Amino acid sequence: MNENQYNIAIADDHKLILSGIRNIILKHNLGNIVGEVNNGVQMLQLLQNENVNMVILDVNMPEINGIQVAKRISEMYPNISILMLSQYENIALIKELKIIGVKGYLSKNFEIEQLVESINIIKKGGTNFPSLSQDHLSFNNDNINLTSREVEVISLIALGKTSKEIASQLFLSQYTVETHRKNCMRKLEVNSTTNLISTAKEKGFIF
Amino acid sequence: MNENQYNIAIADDHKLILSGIRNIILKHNLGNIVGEVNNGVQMLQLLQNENVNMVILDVNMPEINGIQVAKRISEMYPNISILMLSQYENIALIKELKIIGVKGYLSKNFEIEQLVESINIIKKGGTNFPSLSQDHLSFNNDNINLTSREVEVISLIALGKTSKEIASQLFLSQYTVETHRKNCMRKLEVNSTTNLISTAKEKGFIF
DNA sequence: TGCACAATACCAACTTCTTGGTATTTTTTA
DNA sequence: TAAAAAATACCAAGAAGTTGGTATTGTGCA
Repeated sequence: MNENQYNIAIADDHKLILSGIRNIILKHNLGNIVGEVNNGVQMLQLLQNENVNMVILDVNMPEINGIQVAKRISEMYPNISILMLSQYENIALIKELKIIGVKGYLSKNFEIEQLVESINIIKKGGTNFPSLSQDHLSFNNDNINLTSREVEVISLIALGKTSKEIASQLFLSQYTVETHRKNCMRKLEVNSTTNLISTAKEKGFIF
Repeated sequence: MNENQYNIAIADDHKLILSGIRNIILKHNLGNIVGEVNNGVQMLQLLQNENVNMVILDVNMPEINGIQVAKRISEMYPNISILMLSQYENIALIKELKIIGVKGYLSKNFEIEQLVESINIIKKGGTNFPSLSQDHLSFNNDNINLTSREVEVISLIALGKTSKEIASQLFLSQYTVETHRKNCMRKLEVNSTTNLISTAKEKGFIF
């Protein structure tokens, strides 16, 4: 495939970031910009009309969030490579993106060179998740392991639901939910709902 | 003052935005870039050594938040013009920034031309708060107004502190803290601490 | 100088969370 | 298959949050 025929579309709600990415792509001759949109819905519309090889997506966009958009794109256009950008370093998020089939993930305060490198690697058919390889030691080095049920419960707590509501939603006893909550708090070494949520987010267990 | 002697320093935790702003300033010949830093602390350090006419600051930075930095800069270097950038449109925030003496405020998905215009207006000694005039109807049109004490209390709640602890820290009665908390919850139309925090963050009252 | 708003403080009933237990069943894995 | 881990469930006491009140003092603005 010719370098000049590699078509890239970008979605980000910040115009400054859009233009920044555009400049980098053009300056380094990484491909053609066939579209710049401000949200995921616009990206899905754009893909109906344009022939696109790579989509660069911001995770934190209004309306539909970037994950949902990535999922839809991956299902509808399996040949399109997806590179995600995010405000945060988040292990749970990266895991989910990998399952969806996303090809790369960069935390938003990446170096310019890292974006260039990621695009090049993905163009060659590879994947690039630089934050995982170097940061997993400094980041989540404590050996904390939450079970999937526990993560499910915390996620609902973070939405403001009470134990009773969660129990009802998951068809569990309220006691069970409280046990999960208690175990999470012990594992994360916190003693309030507020700190449970903030720490779980910090450590990347929930979004 | 000569155009080429107007010195600008930029603080933003996203390198892409830093380079975007730099490109715009250079392309439109708006001034010299005398510093690019990633957070407020670095900006305060930079100002000790550099002669700066304008500071462009992101409100949402780690460590110290942008407002505190703006306050410090305004107090220590009253001749430096401050232009704030923010992720959100927030009337309460803009009010506070105006009191501090900030010269301009742009929501982060501004048009490139708007940044150029803002910088030019501020260079001429004016102020520029474009989001107030046009957007106050479409965006945060709920007329929510939290007092500074209320914001102070919510911020401590968000750190996981209990009402009792907050009362002790602020030398207040626990009852007073609970009144503030209650009033905040009424204003933001929520009914749990969790939702109080998430909504307050969403609306830009706390970070 | 008023008036509105902010800040302070108190009470009481009720709900939810927190903590420290125990215990059984199901699922995973060595 | 046996052991370990996960998921489920229950009890009770105490702490904290929630809700709906009332009321006084301070403060900035017209």
